[in-house]
Amino acid sequence: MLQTIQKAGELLALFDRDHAEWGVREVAAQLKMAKSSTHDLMASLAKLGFLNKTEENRYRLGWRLVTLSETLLATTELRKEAHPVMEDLATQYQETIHLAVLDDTQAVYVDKLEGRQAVRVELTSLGARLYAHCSALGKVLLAYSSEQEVKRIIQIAGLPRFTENTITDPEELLQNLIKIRKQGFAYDMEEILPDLCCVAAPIHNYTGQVIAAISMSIPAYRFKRSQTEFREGVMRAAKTISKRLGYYGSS
Amino acid sequence: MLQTIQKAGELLALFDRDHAEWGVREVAAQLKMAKSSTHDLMASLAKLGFLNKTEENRYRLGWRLVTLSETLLATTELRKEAHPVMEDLATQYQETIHLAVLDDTQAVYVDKLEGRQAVRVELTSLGARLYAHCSALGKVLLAYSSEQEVKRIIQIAGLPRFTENTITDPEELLQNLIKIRKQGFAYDMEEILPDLCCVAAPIHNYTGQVIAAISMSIPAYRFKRSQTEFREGVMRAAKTISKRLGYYGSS
DNA sequence: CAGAGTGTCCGATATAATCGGACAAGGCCC
DNA sequence: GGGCCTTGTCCGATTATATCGGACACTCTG
Repeated sequence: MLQTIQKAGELLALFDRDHAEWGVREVAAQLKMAKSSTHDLMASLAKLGFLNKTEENRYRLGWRLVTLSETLLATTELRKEAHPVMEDLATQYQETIHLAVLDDTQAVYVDKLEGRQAVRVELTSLGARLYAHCSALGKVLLAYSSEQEVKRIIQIAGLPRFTENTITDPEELLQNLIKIRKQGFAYDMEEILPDLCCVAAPIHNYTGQVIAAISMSIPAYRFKRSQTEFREGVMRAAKTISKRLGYYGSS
Repeated sequence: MLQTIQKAGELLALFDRDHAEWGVREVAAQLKMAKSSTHDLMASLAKLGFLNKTEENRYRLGWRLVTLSETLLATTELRKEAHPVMEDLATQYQETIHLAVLDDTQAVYVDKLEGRQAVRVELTSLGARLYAHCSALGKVLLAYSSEQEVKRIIQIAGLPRFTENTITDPEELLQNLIKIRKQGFAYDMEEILPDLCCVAAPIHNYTGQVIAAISMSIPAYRFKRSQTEFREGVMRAAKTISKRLGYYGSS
């Protein structure tokens, strides 16, 4: 691991919705580096477009990140194949649809379509990350990972509690994942937010591997009314996308 | 400039729509580095999420770029203030609206709304970059930059020709920019693509500085029919956004 | 089964990131 | 307005670190 790159990674990690702007000194303090080294690092990142220097000599994230992000999304065929299917699903149910992949220990939203109902679920945006153990998407992605990978993720990320329904016992989670794999879908019954339910299903590529998951998010009162129908819609969509990606597995 | 960061920048620049996947050796050849050093660099970037290692040990861009990009967009108040105004404009004219900032030598799309007419303009996506000298957005952004900055940009990026209307003479461009600044808007009369016209206007922030530009893209036949109306719409929108950002300048 | 291709790992060397300090510029209070 | 505090930037010596060539394991191909 190159230390300079590591430092750059830590530096970029400082930027979030609540801390959009940083000065050299603040970063130096946070990263426990000399102010001069920090300046070298930040100036370099700014020159390359990863950071943006304001008039007051403070720093924000740079537009090159947007360009790179768009390149990634444009070249991910998963997204290209999934999007029209997601649109069909959104049209049919008028609920919020998400597409996610597993990245390190968490699920990352890769695409999203918002429902148009009056009461709708709207929490997250593209690129947002979710704990895997308490989201339907995350649990599906875990269910198709190796047991040692799941254990590694639990080890690193833990199983923090968000609601009274969150699964916090490793053994219970592992049992749950086996069931999900057998069924081919996962529920999130208010495990991350009260009043929010989701159902997710796995997307396979041409090698048969599960590379992503698709989900529908629905307010609890609406979800419990027609759970089976939502589930079948999501599973049908997941299978359609898998086929488009060259998967010819079961059914 | 830290060399390691510089190398990381060059490496990430290799990834585009036509080259979404790279192996260690290919990158080493391209960057004229030893394969082992290249491996160290790529492995580090991958560990931090900036690259994604495929099963076949090749590398793609990593999802963390999407997360960072979203953070940037979410924390840019320009975008927050501009979006609703862009929506109004899109509703009224049903044409494609762009929001862009100047990044280094080029204009970068920061937000976009697509028109819903049958024949519409659809070339670019969020984060895409445009030469400044041949787009309405770019010319507006240049017009409010210092002359030395404009000269620097011409020096580095050049004035490549795309259509017979493209301005390729530095002196002519500089004269054009003075006029644009005086008028408060810029046209792109098929200077980058035949049959595509645009009109753009500057967005000021609370310090009076021009920090962005907004544009409307219209097929040439439609544009020439009601040029003045399109122009006034865009200029009105630009002024509304500027006011929202705290600008109390002229009119 | 041999060969050429790949990515990965290792240890010595020389380069490059680091640090402390000095400087300049801006804001603020008395 | 002058002094004081803060900020970011620059510089040169030192030490830590990225670099390189080579060896290895692996996969695919002929």
